[in-house]
Amino acid sequence: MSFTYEYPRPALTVDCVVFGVDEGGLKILLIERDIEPFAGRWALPGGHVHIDEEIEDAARRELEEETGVDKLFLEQLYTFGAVDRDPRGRVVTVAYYALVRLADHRVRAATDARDAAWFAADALPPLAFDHAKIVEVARARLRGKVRYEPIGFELLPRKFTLSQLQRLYEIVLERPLDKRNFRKKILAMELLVELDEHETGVAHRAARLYRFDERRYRRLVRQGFNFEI
Amino acid sequence: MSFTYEYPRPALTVDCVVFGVDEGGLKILLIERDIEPFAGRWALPGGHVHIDEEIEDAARRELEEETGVDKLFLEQLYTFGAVDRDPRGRVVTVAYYALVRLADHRVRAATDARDAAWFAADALPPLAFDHAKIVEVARARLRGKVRYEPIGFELLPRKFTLSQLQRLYEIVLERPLDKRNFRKKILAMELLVELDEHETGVAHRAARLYRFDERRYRRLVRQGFNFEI
DNA sequence: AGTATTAGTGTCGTTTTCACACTAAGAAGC
DNA sequence: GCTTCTTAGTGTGAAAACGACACTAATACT
Repeated sequence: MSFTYEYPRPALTVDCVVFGVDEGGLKILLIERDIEPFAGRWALPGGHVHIDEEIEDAARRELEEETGVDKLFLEQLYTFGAVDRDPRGRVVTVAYYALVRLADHRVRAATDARDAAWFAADALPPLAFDHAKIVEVARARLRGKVRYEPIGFELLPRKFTLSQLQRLYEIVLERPLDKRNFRKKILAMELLVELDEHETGVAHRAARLYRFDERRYRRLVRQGFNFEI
Repeated sequence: MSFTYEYPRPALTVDCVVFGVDEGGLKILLIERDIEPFAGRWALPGGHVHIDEEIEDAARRELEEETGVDKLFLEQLYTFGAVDRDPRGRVVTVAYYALVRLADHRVRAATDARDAAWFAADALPPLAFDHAKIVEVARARLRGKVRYEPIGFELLPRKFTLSQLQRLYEIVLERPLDKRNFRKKILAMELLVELDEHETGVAHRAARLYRFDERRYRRLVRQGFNFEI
């Protein structure tokens, strides 16, 4: 079957920059390409948008297919369409970025035999196409966004300690934060619920666990509250 | 001539939300459609991306063709691709927003007989396709952006008074600002050059003119300076 | 019992923000 | 040329936010 148009049309794809955080810092999920061009290179998960499919749905589908990652924070990043970005012809890609709880998605082999792996964000291998550029834009967006919106929680386990949260912010913002000031500020926002639980299995005083209260967050958003860190 | 592909492809277009400001407030440039669908309705200027053309170049070309507006601040906004957004079939549009000095682009008839006109941003006529949605996203982005980056100058004449600048911010941010605090803050950024000129033709004390110093701005950007209003 | 490691907590000086009201200058009308 | 009208232009003080800073508490391990 084939499809014919009066004027030439670019192919439309999606690509996803999937962020995770662990003790080692910020991680990005990549898959190894098994076909030309760039066979054997690492690339962002992504693929073609079906003709009857919402663009964001295509991004979720590709993530699910290639990496088993589902139900995550996903937001449109930017559309990249440089004429020469794909040697096969004009391909325009709508890039998304996603945040996942790394613990829930540890090492996942891809379903279709392609290798998927997490890489440290500042030690990525050479990437296919213009994906290095896309990653740069995504990192800048994450930095900017985390500063003003509490999206960092998407990267942590559902129950977390304040120290984990602070480390997360330090990793994303790439600067150290003062412990006391950080705790004061984050607790003052009243977005966290103090749980009656503490972490376990640590060789030191166990820290209290908190969870993010999404309902309270949404209420505060409606009131125009400011979540700047 | 025709073009054939193995899989169906969406058409790719650009649409532009062009902002201007005058005494009456925030304005948006619209064109009247002369063909179906939505013939006779107002719509955002835009059109198809040529196969060998950068997406942003397409946006500039369409603006130039349809409205005679050129050399302006133009930034990608978001990509809209809802399956049913165009009754003719799948059309994905990369939306841009632009800022122009209204005085330089007063009432321009379009070159191809389509009517172009400025409308008050909060009294727009019914728009074609999902353009009302695109406008909403663009207004939110403008509000957010102007808060943290000095892009407002793109909307003013090259020489302007502090009162004009303040009115601009009040219009975009949709809230009143204190005169003294505003002046203190904006002058402290050292982005403005005080000129040895004053406005003329006003029935009251003439205000001093200023201009935006773009070189100084770029230098401060490199130093990570914060331009929050 | 001692050691090692991270959790958890308060104060104070500095800076930033915000509210607020009068005089200065020029044009227009008389 | 005096008055009136209108907008330009300017400083202070109180309150809030920010940022630097150091010790005790709890637990696991030896």
